[in-house]
Amino acid sequence: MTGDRNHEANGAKARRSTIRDVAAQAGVSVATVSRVLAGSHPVSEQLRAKVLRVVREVDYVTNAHAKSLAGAGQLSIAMLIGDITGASFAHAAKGVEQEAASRGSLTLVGSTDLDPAREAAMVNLMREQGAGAVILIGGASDLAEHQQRMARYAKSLNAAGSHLVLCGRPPLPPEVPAITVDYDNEGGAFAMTSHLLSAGHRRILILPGVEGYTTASIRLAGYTRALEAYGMSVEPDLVVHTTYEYGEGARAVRQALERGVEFTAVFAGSDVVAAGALEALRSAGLRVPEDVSLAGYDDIPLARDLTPKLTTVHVPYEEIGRSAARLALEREPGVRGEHKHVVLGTHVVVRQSVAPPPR
Amino acid sequence: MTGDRNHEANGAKARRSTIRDVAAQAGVSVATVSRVLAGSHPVSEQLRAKVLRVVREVDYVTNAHAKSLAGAGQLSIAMLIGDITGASFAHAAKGVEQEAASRGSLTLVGSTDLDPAREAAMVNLMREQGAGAVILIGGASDLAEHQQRMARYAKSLNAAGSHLVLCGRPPLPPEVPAITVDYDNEGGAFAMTSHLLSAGHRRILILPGVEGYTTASIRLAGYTRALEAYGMSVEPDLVVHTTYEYGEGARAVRQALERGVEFTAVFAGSDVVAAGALEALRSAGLRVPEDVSLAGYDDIPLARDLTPKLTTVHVPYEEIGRSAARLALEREPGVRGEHKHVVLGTHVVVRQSVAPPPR
DNA sequence: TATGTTTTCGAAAACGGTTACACACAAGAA
DNA sequence: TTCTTGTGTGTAACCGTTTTCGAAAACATA
Repeated sequence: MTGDRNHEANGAKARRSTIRDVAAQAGVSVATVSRVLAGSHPVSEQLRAKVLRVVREVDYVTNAHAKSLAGAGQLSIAMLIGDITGASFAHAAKGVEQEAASRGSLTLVGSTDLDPAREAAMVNLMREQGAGAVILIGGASDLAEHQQRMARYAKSLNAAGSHLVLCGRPPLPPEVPAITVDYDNEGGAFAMTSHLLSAGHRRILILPGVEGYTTASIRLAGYTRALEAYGMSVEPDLVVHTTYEYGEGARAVRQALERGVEFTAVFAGSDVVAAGALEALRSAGLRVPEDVSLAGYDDIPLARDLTPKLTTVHVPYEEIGRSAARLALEREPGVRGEHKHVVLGTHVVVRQSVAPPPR
Repeated sequence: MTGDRNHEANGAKARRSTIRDVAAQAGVSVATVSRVLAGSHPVSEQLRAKVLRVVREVDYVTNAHAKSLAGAGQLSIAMLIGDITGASFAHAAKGVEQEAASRGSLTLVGSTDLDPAREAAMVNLMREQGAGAVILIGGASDLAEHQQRMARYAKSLNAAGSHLVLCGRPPLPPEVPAITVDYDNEGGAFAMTSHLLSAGHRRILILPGVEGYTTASIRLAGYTRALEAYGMSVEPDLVVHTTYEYGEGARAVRQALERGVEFTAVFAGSDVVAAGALEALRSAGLRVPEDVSLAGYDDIPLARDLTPKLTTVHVPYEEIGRSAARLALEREPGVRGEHKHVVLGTHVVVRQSVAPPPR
């Protein structure tokens, strides 16, 4: 007895009290309790007060499962993220969570770790939960395969009275019933490339992303368009594909340097890739921006923390998340969703990492 | 008709198919379907195959709400985060999500925005969802008030057959039935202060956190202990309280500089506070680490990206999250939880931001 | 007082699963 | 043959809500 530091009631089975318990203790029917709680039908002030008192006494909370089974459930939203640890994804996630919370509903999350199999399994789990919509954030892949997979999800989700919304993923053919909200990726790449060109740079090393992925090719398109506006064309040596990881940025510029390709600016595919590139530039004895200029993409907090502060293109991730959630929640459940595509603007935010080229 | 780009079946009400539909179409009873799906009882191979075929044909998924109502629900876990956007929280969140996913269950999330009212509302929402456990991550506050609030949550959660687990929050009195998993905060502060002292620093500006909060006072305790081991005592001018935001780090050192307090090293309360401090130091014309050394806390990816790379104390956030989830999931639901406290180790990782003091 | 209206409330049927129980039918033991 | 035993299968009760429907009560009207 002396060594027992545990709680007095420790080990006792705890049963959650139900609406029937409340009804019994208040001397009314379950229907009445339900009505005062939902405010769906008028109840005399007398009973109302008694019910509320009992509810507070036994610390009753309604069982959400039973409620949605009975058809009055909050339509909830589920989101699937490649990696919460990525700042841009986290901001988008925050946006959807905020919007959902402001409407009183919780959010289900899962992460795929960029694995299509896990993604499919998670979508299934979410379907079981009866999510009103599932939002996929980030984590693209090969275009054709991606479109097939998404079409499958959309069809299956629609059949269950729910819908699919995609954030920052490749666009879908108009016949697949899904909502996509994306940012102006081509425009961002175009704007930044133009910024670099107007600063005087002519040889810009671009790290557009993963080869064969849509994000990369779209950025390349923007880069190309900007170059052509200056009467130039893209030089193959100046584009090297990378993933979005730190180490890849470093590897890419190291490799370019070793090959002897000349450039006065590097346009990284993300801010963290830019951080990696910065590291590689530094250890090669190059100063930024005096010797070579550096630009990023995303505008996550890191951009401000780098030395020099990173010039980058701003992507409104949080707003993307909010839009996605809003769109998802506004769709009437049980109605098949039509195709919809909304794109949010980007712009370059200039800080200290780009300067005119040397000489 | 020409302008209609919508899906053919658009607008049709979609009804999710039930176990009864499957049973009818396969010519068996609902019990049989349930049994093949759950594998709970033997079913002849013939029926089994037929059922599975129909399941695939109609793309049936079981209704999770109905399942948990019937008592066979996956016990799920819910987590409440102050701000997903913070890297350390995000890593912890990733840990819990991973652990949960590896056991086949989704995670519910909500964010409190550090608002106690929203926190309480969210805990209630989670209780309604029947979460097997609620994990609170980050977001401390005044100690006494915090303890009261947590005791209330723990009691209410226990009464409903669930439990409370806290990550990186102030410790609780042993009589409150909750699990807390934390890192060795005092030890981390002690180790880093010792590291700084052994490098030769004697006047170390410390930014321990928010005044009156436990995290701050514990770190101060570690700092003090290290100082005393060198026969020194803490000088009030050298401790300035801040929140964990970037701007606060900058403000704090700027203020110290203006007041003319002398120091050769600053020990920031988090890596992002360190980033802010770095900025302020730089704009005051001080070089890091030549003129003043800088140390952080957390060891998030940012630490590696700063210039110079930040020496900091490593906190195993992801592991904390995993432990929390494991502990939560292993507790038998419906049994009142006892009090438990697990603490994970920290260590200093030395990089480039500390050097011997000048002269 | 008798009658029509309006309120307020309770009984019971869903919702979509799981599972205890009963039962049919086969094979092996007596 | 008859009695067990075991294996598969179906019937129906139950989980905790919401909601329809109808009854009772209260009030207004004639």
